[in-house]
Amino acid sequence: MEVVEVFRALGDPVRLEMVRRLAAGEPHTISTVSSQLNITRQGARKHLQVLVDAKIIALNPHGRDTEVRLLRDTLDQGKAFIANLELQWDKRLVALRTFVERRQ
Amino acid sequence: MEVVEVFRALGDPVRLEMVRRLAAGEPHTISTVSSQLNITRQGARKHLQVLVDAKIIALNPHGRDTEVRLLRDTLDQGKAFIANLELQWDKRLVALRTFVERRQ
DNA sequence: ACTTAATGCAACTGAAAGGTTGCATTAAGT
DNA sequence: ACTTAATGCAACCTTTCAGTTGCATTAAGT
Repeated sequence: MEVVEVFRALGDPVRLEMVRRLAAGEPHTISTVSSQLNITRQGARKHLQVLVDAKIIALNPHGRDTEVRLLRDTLDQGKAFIANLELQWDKRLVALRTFVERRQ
Repeated sequence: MEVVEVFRALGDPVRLEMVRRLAAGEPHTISTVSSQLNITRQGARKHLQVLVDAKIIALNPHGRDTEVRLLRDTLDQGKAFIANLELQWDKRLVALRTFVERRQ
């Protein structure tokens, strides 16, 4: 799973709203997700596919309609990626501070 | 600061690599950032502007060259946003579990 | 069986994005 | 003063993207 794809998928207002609503709860199908946003079902479907490709959601067909399920792990890896960036950043600051203190 | 803009800015391989390198350390100017990636300076400059607009970095001119500085807080808010999504998701799962258990 | 609701797939359009080249400007170093 | 390095700004091109319309398919309910 490419973390850049995850961020890319979240970096659209419509898709981010989709994810928000999915996280908020209540079971969703492609139709219910689509009808809540102000776009056509086919338009929403494209957005959902982007989220599927990024592995942020999964689609499970059940007879006539297909369930939209949020994949928590992928979101978590996005979070972890940022946390790791911050960690490196912090380490660098500490190193810099040490360097400055040594020179005093 | 719009979190969707933050994700959008991070959702490009070139920009994500820029952020990675900035987090890794060493002071950077627009030139040094550009020369590390396989694009022209002007191309890189556009990417940097996207990061500036998302408030992920700030540019500080110092005489002839301009320093590229990472803004930790913005990254942190991206992380916090995901954390909040997960929190809601978890709460929903707990509620569902309680519901199921009550019916047994 | 028939109708209706949920979905898939494809083609098209306009706008935005990534990247380039070219030129002007300004600051440093000798 | 002159040269060089770092930058800004604008025009341009190509590709991607968001969104639409249209049509076909399949499953549920009556």
